[in-house]
Amino acid sequence: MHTDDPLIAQRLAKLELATQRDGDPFWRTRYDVTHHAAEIVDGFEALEGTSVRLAGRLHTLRGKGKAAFWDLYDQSGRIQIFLNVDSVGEEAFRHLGEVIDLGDIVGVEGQVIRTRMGEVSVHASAVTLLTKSLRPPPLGKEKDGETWNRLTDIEARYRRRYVDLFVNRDVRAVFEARSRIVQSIRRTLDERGFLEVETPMLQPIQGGAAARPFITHHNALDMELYLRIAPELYLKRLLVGGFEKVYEINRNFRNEGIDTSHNPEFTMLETYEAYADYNVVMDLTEALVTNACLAVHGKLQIEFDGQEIDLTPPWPRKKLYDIVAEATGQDLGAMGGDEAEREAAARRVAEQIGVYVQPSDGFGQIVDAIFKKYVIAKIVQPTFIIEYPVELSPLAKRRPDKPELTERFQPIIAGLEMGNAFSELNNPIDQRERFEAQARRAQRGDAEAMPYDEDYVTALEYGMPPAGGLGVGIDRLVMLLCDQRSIRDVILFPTMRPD
RNA sequence: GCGCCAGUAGCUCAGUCGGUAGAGCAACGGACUUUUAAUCCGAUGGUCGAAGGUUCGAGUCCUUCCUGGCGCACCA
Repeated sequence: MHTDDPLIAQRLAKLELATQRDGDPFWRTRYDVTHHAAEIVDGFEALEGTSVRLAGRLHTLRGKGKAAFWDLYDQSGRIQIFLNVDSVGEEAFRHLGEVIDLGDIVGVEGQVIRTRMGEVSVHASAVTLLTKSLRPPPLGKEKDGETWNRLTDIEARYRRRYVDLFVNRDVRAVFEARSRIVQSIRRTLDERGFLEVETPMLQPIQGGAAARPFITHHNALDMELYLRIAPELYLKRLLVGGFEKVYEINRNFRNEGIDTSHNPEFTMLETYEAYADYNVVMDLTEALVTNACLAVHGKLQIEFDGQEIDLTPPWPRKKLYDIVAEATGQDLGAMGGDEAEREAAARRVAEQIGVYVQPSDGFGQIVDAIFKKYVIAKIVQPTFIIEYPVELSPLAKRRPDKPELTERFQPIIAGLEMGNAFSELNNPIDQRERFEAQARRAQRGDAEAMPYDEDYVTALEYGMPPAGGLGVGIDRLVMLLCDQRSIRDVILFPTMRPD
């Protein structure tokens, strides 16, 4: 405790004063609450004159000699507490004045009234100090939605999210919405007969996505384990096991850079449905996103970063090569020639429009790079991008009519990649070849090539039903639905360097 | 990893040409029994992100480093 800090020392002195009169507030264990602030404000007509008990943090103290007005916030919101010497007694009133600070947590018992100025209030007859706040809260001031001197320093807000949450109510609102979104997703899937499961976060072979993993070590087994980059291969093993509809909502970990749309740990929804193809999954995606939006907004028209977005289904479906051709004026999909010629042509287009590509990138990766860096930001309204080249999609099923393409799609909204989905490759012979192609890419220097998972191929050899799978980045969905430009604003404790 | 920007009182911010740091709010003392950014009077509060350097003198100029934001690269 920094007793050398005068502001903390003052508060410790007040704690001592409070303890002398009423006992140490930190020994109190219980305060029975009858109402929350919003219930009293909203239900004033019925509650006027009745006695209530509520508890919360003090955000404003307005003293006026022998009367005082406090703003008390609980989880539901704000209510004014009115107290004067007549309601609590002269001695108690003076004592409270000496002991109570901004940020203290108190229990209040009193009558529901409306003040002369017309504000619904609780006229306190008893105030109990439940927790002494020993640090000055950076609450600032507020009037008509305008705020002054409130904590805004972005670093301090992330590092001390607990302060951010009680100081900035709109931050709370984002996380309340996040909870409703996840709830809605579970409801949508449960109603359709999906089973929620949990699969390993610690994996001996990382798989299911192209990304660099975090590596950790298990002492007793004396072996390296990877924090999962995706649950995909385990969930599909469950289809082999006979579950027909499964999903998991959980954390993935990817050892990559941090920016406004990437956090090293992030939350992913993955669903797998036997006997469904990617068309069925597109319908499911629309249902998941629109239900979540309705749960938060009650309508399907939202604003993101100043753009009007309408989520009303059905969302248009556009082929990857077509939309890249539209944006660049060069139809790479229609290009003939062998692999090397196609790759060289794609490389030229990338160079023309200023998209950087790795020397190790093949044709598919270059097209993907052009799409991600040049095209995707231009897609504002919800759109399914479909038909990805097979070399980009080592776990996706080929189109029967065009085997160099897969039955894969990505939902794009407001320039954000909201997910990834495909008809699942269930042919163990083809899967083995795809893993081998990935291994060749790893040799070529691609740190994100997918490692060979022999047991997964074994599982497919027993037989996995045809199935459609979906992955949705929950954090990005929350960003979209809550109009937040940074993933850090939808993650309670984003990854930061230590102070 | 590269570039740009930022870090000054508990909070929000000023700080000119290099001359020994200022405001508002909070906190502190006082007045005030229906206020609401309450008001009024008074007196406080600083390792200027860190370390070096230039200079008679550095919040200010230079170097390195730390932390964060944004953009690029990588990625979902």
